[in-house]
Amino acid sequence: MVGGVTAANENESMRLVGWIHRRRDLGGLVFWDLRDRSGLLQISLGPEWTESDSLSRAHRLGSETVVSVEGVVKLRPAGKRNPDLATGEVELQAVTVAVLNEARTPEIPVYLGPEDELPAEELRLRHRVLDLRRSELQDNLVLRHKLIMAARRELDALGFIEVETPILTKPTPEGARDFLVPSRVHKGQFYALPQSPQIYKQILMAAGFDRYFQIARCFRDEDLRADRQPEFTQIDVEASFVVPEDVFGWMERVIASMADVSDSVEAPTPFPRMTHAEAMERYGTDRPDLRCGLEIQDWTTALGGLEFGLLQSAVSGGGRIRGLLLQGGASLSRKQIEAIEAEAKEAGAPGLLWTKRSDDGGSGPLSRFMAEGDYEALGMAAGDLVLVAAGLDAVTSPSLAVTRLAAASQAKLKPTTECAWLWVTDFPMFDESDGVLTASHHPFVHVHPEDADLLDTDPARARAQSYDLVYNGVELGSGGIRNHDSNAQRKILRLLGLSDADIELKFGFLLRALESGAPPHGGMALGMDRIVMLFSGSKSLRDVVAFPKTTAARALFEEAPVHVSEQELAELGLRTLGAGEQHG
RNA sequence: GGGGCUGUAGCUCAGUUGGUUAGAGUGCCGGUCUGUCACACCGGAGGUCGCGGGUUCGAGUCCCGUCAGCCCCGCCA
Repeated sequence: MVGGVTAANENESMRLVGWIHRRRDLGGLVFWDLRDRSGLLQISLGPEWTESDSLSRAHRLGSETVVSVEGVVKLRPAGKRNPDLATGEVELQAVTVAVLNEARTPEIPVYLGPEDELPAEELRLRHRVLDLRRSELQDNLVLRHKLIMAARRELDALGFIEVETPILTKPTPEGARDFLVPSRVHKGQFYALPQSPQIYKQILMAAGFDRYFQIARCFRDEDLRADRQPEFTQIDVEASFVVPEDVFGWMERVIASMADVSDSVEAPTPFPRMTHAEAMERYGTDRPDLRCGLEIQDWTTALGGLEFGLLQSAVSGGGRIRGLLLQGGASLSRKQIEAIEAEAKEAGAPGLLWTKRSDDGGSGPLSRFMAEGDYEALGMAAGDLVLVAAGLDAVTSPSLAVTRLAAASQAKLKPTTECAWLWVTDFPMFDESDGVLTASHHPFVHVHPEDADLLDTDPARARAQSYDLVYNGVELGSGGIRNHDSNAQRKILRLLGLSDADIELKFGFLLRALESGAPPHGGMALGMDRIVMLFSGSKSLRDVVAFPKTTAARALFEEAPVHVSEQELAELGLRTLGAGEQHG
């Protein structure tokens, strides 16, 4: 490997293979930077030490050509060393050069100069083979490998065994749209690609594999984002006879072992725990970014008495007055506060009220309603800023969550830590919309032990025995304790509006597995791609996946999807609709 | 499904109020060059201004449509 050659190898003869990364042709002398996965090494070619055939060949070879170079490692002349290169003390003086594969001129550069911009992402994806040669993407995929290996080692050490589950599975009636695969043998019938191995891993629990894991590929046919691909990888984990704390302990060890192979991430265990209700109250979101210490406060009592119709009507309408106190925030300009308000509005707030306190009173929209004692009631000192939202929690929580991060960013608050891990527990079982319940996580989560009765009386208020892992405000995984009792499972599916016939048709195989004597079990799944993205500091999932799809779910390098012939369709018992027929 | 941004040489970009032959850097090709490391210097080739339509005496530039990429909303149990 070229990157490992050092002064210790002086005068050693060696044969090195790699790509011509960069050339410097001085006429008499030629210098190459030879590249392989390990790094770069300068090859020097000159008439005094290089055979003439090889030297003349060297003049015409272009970058990205694959060569084999035989020569002798030499210390570079004093003053000719390159401190920016790991191998910059030495060079390989080439004796002979053989061309292993001459490359056409690359469409996009592999080498980027210090002031060069990356090519357009479309071109990077179209010419992925070249883009993947760049050290940035190589490093990301190497890190991905190390993280997966660390997780595998740790789970293996904990007694988990890896089991593969089918890629051709049964369509799921709820959740994301399935990718469907037509059956040739059974015309008119379809498999689906798994959205996750959820049901299979529960069946494995019933089968007695009491600690299971899988680096599992999952597929969801939904529109994409920078942090969402149609196929993605989960570290899927499940175990029998567990309580949530067991899962937390194991997953903390997995995360800690991954942090060990990372240069940038730390994961001191145990991670803090917080209930969903507490997260919503203090941070307005179920995935709070705890790098920021700001917390939402309830000022319904403190400000509800002000002669301010907006506040009073919010409270009488069943809402609350909540907000954020920024110590020293009075130094923010009106423009900065407006920028914060713009983000709050984007998140659904009708507006944001604010007041600054100074030595000689206050300023801002709230100040003319406030007396000296009101500032005290908010805990404000001179120089502080308060941002307030009033209304129903369903509106103010998301906007205050955004306000909190926007304010921290505008005020340039120092993060309390660089790596903020958090368990959020006890999510609601259901989301309610117009009286219709949908599973807030998935329909297999067990109800919180304290809320079992609520399933009969007020299911919308029932909490689940579920949890998310949150890192710096990003959800990295979620899981829960499952229903191992088929009647409990049936009850939840009924609450979701499924008929008994539907339940049998769609989930009968799961229920029969539960009835066979399934142990209590639970687990979780970690989003592997997001973990690599955050651990590598990448801005897009596309930079941590070898062959990603575009936002239109297209593969530009190999060009998929494609039309197929009528013959192939006929063999599957399919025909395509003509233009205009699609929605008929 | 909706909103926004972008699309000019292989690549990265500039292109004035709509005006005559569309430029730069880099890469590529040719030449000079024995210590370069973004080598330097000289010369050259290279353009369906994403595509289609419209307005205009005249469109890279204005208008409409469309395609592609990216970001966001919806969606993602």
